Amino acid sequence: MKERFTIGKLANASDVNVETIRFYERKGILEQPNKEGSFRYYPESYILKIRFIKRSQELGFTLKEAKELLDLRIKNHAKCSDVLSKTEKKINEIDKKIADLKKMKASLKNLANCCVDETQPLSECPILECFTRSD
Amino acid sequence: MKERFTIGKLANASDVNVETIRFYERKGILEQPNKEGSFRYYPESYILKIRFIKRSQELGFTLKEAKELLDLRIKNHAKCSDVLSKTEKKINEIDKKIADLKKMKASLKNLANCCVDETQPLSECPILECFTRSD
DNA sequence: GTTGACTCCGTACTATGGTACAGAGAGTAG
DNA sequence: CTACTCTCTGTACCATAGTACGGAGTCAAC
Repeated sequence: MKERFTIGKLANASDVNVETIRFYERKGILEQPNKEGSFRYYPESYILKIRFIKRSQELGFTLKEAKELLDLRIKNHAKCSDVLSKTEKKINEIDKKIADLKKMKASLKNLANCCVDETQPLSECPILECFTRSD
Repeated sequence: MKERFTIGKLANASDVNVETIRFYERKGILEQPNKEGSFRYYPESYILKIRFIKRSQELGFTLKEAKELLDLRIKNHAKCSDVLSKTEKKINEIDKKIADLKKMKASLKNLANCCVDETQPLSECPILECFTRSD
């Protein structure tokens, strides 16, 4: 038991605040660690869990979805097919997000070129067409 | 003036509801169109605008950011350097999102393999390591 | 063994992104 | 010209994702 974090240390190391961690526990997003006396003590792995959750949110997943992604890791073989179908579903969502982000990026580059090449009218830059071809 | 939408038609065509459109106008995300009498009449282009906003949100941008992306299109040459720096900033954000989504995808595939190859213990699947190498 | 920092729980408040009325006015089809 | 549908403004309400805070208990260090 080398690395043991109180909630404050964990919050600090994960770059969230204490209330956020308690909030995640209340909502069942993070499981409460064993308590010694009345205090929570966390293993180091919680830092990764919390950072995973935060980044998942930035990528457009909700807390609930972040938890689902996180949960995929701890299931046992009894639920293999379940894990497989969930991972496939998430992979498809991710592929779609990547594809759309790439389109958005291409549009932005095009837009930047409009500025560089002043012969093109900026008003015709195609950002609105960004998602219109595969939705 | 061939295609002219009332708010209800627009909502229907854009697959959001009427209140959402009014909400966007109140918040300045969408500009109010010219009114004739007391009714709003929208050009067809608003359908694309709204779908752009919705998809941007799904990709992890806020309404405010969606508006910024949308606004990049309508600036004139007087603000070229501004447009360029904003597009570059957004492109960087997008690149980061894409990179992280790819990592997440790789982790999910790895996870799926753990299930296929039953000799590997599922508990060691690497989803937590998803974002840990470049953040 | 007291002081100060940290933790506990519970409740209230905030921001964002909407949704849902209510009551009145406008448009349109028969 | 009536009836029905849609729209108007404004206000209230909702879910998600936190944040803030009060009052009490705990730990650890001097």
